[in-house]
Amino acid sequence: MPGTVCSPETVLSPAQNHLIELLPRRDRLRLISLCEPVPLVLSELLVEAGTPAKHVYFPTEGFISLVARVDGHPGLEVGMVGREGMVGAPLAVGVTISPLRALVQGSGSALRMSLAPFKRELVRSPALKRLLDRYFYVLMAQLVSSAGCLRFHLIGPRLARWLLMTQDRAHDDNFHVTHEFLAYMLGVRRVGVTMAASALQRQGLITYRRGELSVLDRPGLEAAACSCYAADCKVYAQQIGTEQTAV
Amino acid sequence: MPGTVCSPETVLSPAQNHLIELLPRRDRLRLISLCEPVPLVLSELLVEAGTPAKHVYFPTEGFISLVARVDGHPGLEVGMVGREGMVGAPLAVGVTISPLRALVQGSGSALRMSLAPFKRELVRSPALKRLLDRYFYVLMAQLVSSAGCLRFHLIGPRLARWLLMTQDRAHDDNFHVTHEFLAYMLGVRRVGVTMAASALQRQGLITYRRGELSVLDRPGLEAAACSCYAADCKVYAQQIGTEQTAV
DNA sequence: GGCGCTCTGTGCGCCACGGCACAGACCCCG
DNA sequence: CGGGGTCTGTGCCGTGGCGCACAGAGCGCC
Repeated sequence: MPGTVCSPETVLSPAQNHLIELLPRRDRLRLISLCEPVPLVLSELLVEAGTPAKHVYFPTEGFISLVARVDGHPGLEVGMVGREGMVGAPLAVGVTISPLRALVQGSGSALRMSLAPFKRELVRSPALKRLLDRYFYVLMAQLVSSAGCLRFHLIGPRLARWLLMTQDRAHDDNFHVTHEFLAYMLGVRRVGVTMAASALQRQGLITYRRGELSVLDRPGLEAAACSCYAADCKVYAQQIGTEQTAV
Repeated sequence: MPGTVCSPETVLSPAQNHLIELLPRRDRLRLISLCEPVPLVLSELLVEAGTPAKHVYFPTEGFISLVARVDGHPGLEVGMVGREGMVGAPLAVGVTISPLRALVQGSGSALRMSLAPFKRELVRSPALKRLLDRYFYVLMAQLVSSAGCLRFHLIGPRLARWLLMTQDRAHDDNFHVTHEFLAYMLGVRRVGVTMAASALQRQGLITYRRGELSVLDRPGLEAAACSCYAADCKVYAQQIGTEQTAV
């Protein structure tokens, strides 16, 4: 069941970050004490591609897109981060710049930490280091599957995958997205999204109206999504997931 | 000049690995003493996707493709490693499995190292750790640019890019590749490659005949290649390159 | 020399998607 | 209540690439 595997809300108390939750109590409390809570506001740019970052973020609500820039094209989403992950994963391996921009797509909140204490904590807490190394691997796997997805999969299944990933991270069946915006994320024409979305709507899987989209039939959406969704979930469960969620 | 930026032969003695060369003398000698030289034979599978690896490889001659598997599709190259890099980069951050298969495409030789001593050496030599962290970032950037390339770029420019990357790593203007094989790497039809290749040949940039391909006009090829080639070179130069090669 | 294999070139129909343009629907706001 | 902005649906044409099938061309091998 990809749905349960990927939905962190089943195992989390509200407003927590999954990675932090998995730390041993002592390490967890110390880490939290070094963080400051910050709001994530829509369209905020947390990290610009190619420039050094000054913070890492552990989202507790909302979600962030990792967007690649190619030539003249406006952008292309290749990864997504919610409370199941972190922004600034390259920092976990000592690289302070990222090839991707991190853009807030669903407003919420995060625990933010400065670079210096974060690096100290990485040394001090082997559990943290191990966890983030595994998360880094998850992100890399996501990049790889995105590459294949972009090459081979049709708009419809890709859209379904995007909706599922977003739902997992938004913890809500309803969210605000326009076709225009989805086209930007998927790297396709707006018209292509309109076609795919109306097909999903005709099948009764979703419904939308002027930017307000609702997921009606999650299992149906999972069936409509490309294999990348299940693949990503599996990798996450293998590397990070707890007993309840692991396959 | 992307050509000079990317061509390790300009700064290397023969049969050396660029990463190892960049280490301080003491660390370098110790590392080499822990390696064993092995041949890289064509089509050899160094790492299978999703399974734990037992070695890292520092190629000294030849090159390796990093190939993603998607659904039923036979494969899709998303990265390339020659003497400028290493196979097993995820190990440098403590993750023993890779989402990609590593496949020898140009026979040659490598320095191979077992996992345990490699991990010890990572701790012992901060210079090694810093270098490999940076290389890991380079690989990640290559994945990202591959994703965009797969989505937006036409076969012709992508083929030109592939030839340039291969030439950089093969240190030879001639190499053995069939259209069938190129189609596999680029994730397209064989016929698509035939079209693109014959166009490059008509322009006098390359020539080929029954699997033997020669680069005739490297600057011309660079002009024909998509922007990803120059972008990858730039990242490598920024992160790893020496004074001679840095931009 | 003749057979078979591999490699390359060509033709044809099809389709998903790109570019562009525009019409209708909805909503806020004055 | 009417106007302007936003969002969605539709139409049309062009095209890059796919699937398939087949024809030649080079090469090795018996």
